[in-house]
Amino acid sequence: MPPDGSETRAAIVAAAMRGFAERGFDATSVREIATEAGCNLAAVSYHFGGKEALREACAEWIVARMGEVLAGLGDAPPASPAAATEALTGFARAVTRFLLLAPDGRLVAGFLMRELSQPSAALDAVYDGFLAPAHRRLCGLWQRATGRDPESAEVRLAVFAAIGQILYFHLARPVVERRMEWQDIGEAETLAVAEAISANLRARIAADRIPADRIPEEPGR
Amino acid sequence: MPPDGSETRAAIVAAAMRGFAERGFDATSVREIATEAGCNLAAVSYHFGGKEALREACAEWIVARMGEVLAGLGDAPPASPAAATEALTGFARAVTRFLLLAPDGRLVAGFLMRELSQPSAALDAVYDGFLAPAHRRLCGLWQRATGRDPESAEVRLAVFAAIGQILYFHLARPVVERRMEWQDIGEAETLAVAEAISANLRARIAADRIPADRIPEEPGR
DNA sequence: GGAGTATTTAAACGAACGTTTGAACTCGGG
DNA sequence: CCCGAGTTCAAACGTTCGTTTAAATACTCC
Repeated sequence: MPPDGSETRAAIVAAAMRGFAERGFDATSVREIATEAGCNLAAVSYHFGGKEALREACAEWIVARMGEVLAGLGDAPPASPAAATEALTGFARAVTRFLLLAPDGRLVAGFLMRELSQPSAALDAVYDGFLAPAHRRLCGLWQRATGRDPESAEVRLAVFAAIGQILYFHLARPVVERRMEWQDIGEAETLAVAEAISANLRARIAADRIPADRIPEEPGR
Repeated sequence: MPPDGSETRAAIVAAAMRGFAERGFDATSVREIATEAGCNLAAVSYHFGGKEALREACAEWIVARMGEVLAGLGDAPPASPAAATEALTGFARAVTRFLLLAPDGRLVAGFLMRELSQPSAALDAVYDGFLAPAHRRLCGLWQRATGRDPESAEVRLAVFAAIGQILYFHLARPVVERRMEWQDIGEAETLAVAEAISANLRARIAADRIPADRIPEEPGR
């Protein structure tokens, strides 16, 4: 095999993820990425073709990484509405912990937030490869928990609102820390945030639930 | 009077707000701002001292503008828990409409989101001048509605979660539009979002309410 | 072991950035 | 009427950016 550039590629993507997520696409120079990755400046253009293409490579890394994470959460359909509610709140807790605490998760959240406010082709890849499937899956759980049509506007918006709470706590970290008088959002603080979010979720699901004997027949049964 | 530079100053701040909010601080050049404001490039350095100082001037504009908005919402303490709940959901609707629909509101939301992910001295000004007071006020309403201690960690986090939902719908606009199959977030769509958020709020408050005869005595009565 | 391809490297390019400079211009007050 | 402070302006400065170039290096395969 010729000298394998895949290590260099991976190092560049990792360095770019750190830069893009923590300081933003514009504020992270290619020179900085190359130094962090321990390679030459020209290696970025050589392996990816340019800074913009590197952004898309980061998006693909996120899709792959989040695929692993989602797979680790299992996908067995809950047997009862109560189990679905439990699955949803457990999901919210797991995602909150991942995005606020896990190093990879913080990178994903940071990259995603910045990408949302500066949409590019990279956002399309993340949307199709991760955001949309995950959102649809949550809508399915919501149906199990409440009996509502999973693709109704109300359910889709409720799921967005739930996700939004989690991502907002990542984004507004400096403000939350100040107002909560927290020095850092660590293990204990993340637990408190996850509890607040799952409390919201539980209350909303309970209010949204259709009594079992009133659930409309699914068409085509 | 000598030629009044205040008009130029205002035009520069307005142009900077548009640029910073819609494309970000780094992505908006001083040349661009000057052109949009209809003045010379050097006017920015002359009036503000530099690009960074212009960012802080934008923060001050936001504090002033949001002061007006908050004043317009009234501050009469609600007479009953039900009235407080109504005040909170009404507040959420008004803020949602303002941040998603009103031109000034969209600028504020955009500037704020980007500032959060790239904290600077400007964020301090907005936090002290607007975010913290507004948050405290909402915590007070939460107390009226539920009987909970307004400065407890749970209440503060619940208020953050509520605000987060609103701001997230601004931030994730492109993703929401795609998933909801909306061409734009206009009047009708904003109404649907506001309804989703206030439904969350209502459910959470109801679940959090302490029965009237169990509300602990306030100390010092 | 040498040919050939893949990778890494140092150096330079043009463009765009924020800022500074010094002259032109616009006024009200003496 | 013109002095002078406040403002606007065109031009240039030095820096940093993303990208390109061409030579040097590392490795496989014949």
